[in-house]
Amino acid sequence: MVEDEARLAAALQRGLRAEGFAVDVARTGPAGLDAARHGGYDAMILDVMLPGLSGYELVRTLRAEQHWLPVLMLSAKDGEYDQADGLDCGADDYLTKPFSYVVLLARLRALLRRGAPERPAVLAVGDLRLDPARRRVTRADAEVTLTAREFALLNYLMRRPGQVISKIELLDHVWNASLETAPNIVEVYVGYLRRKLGRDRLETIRGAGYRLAT
Amino acid sequence: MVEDEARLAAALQRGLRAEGFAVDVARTGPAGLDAARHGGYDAMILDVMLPGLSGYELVRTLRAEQHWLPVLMLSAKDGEYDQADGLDCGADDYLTKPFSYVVLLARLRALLRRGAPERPAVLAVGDLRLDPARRRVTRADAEVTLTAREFALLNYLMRRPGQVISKIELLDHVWNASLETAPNIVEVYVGYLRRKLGRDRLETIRGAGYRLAT
DNA sequence: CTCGGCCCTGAGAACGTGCTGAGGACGCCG
DNA sequence: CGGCGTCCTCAGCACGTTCTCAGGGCCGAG
Repeated sequence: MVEDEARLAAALQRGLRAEGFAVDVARTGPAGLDAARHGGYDAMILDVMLPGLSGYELVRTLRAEQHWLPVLMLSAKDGEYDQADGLDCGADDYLTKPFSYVVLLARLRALLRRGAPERPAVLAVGDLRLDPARRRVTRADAEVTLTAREFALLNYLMRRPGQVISKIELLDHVWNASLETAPNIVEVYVGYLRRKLGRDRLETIRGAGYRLAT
Repeated sequence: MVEDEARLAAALQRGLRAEGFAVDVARTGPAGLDAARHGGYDAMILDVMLPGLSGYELVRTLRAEQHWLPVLMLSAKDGEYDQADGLDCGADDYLTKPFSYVVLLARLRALLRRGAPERPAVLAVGDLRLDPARRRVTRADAEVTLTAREFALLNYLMRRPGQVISKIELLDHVWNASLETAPNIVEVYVGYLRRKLGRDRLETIRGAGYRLAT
């Protein structure tokens, strides 16, 4: 765990140890980066606001060096950075402070389960390629420019090609939105993606969600 | 589900129904308690802040009456009550708002599993396969596209292969309908399924209901 | 065989979901 | 300050889905 607030770090460490995890804490960005490189960990919990090196830069560096450690990012919700930015630089999941400990635990477990050893540097589905580290998307070798939100949405979909993903799940992971948020925003962004990637890449499963055609 | 915020309740109900759950909503504490006592439910999602009777009191009452329905509690995080309180009164699990929908789903499934024998991820009967997570149905390895309602109906039937299931039961669980609803709608949808899956997969037991041929 | 009740089905109305263009709010940069 | 790009809201429309209804077939009882 990379976290500079001592009290939060200590509380989390205690809680996670009680669940049977082995937890080390680093207090600065550079120390965290080093630990991630050489520590042999299964996952990393990473604050965004860090002395020396921000969480964003840390993940980006890690990914550029071909380290695919699962990363769960924590950020204060004061909007200096956008939520989508976190996923853009290669974090696997994202929580905004203040968060529920139970939720953190559940998401951490999900990350470990997913545990993708040797994730390809570039996600590829059909002639679509997405490079999380470089934040680039190409379609049949032609570059497609996406906004942050569009990129985050496509990123999420490309990690589960062929699966049906509900609007609620997308709202939850791509927008970090509460359940009450109108699902229309998802429809709008699926529309944007379709315009940029081709009409039939994203399938609508009426009453259920969307699916990325394989 | 016992929840007085209408928008949240509606969103959750929609989401859970899409997953194949039959969901009823009560808006007040007393109404919820009554439903828990007599509704024959498999689990309850319970808000803490409720008009008439708090979630804490509701669970305590229920447990005192020897009802052991699994309860998943939701609470706002403004700290008036402590998280531990919820578990103390007899709730089985606990989430603080705002929570992730996916986590709620996972925890709800975990609660239901705890009570019942482990369910396979993919249901299979004859050459019919149904994957609830991917929301996909195949018949002899050919994909069959179903509407939301058709899927819910088949899902329910496939969990009880070989059993005779009455139209009333189907109305209740698949349609969430009141007793006065005309049973004809079930006949119509059984007709749709027969057209898509093959004429003899669904047996009519005259005067009793339907049965999925094994 | 006849009758009554149960079930099936096609037509079409009612409803809801998803798609889209217009445009407002906001932040960034010149 | 004004232009630009992104994010998001809203309302209208299109079309698939859901449901209602009525007519007819089938089955079992007498």
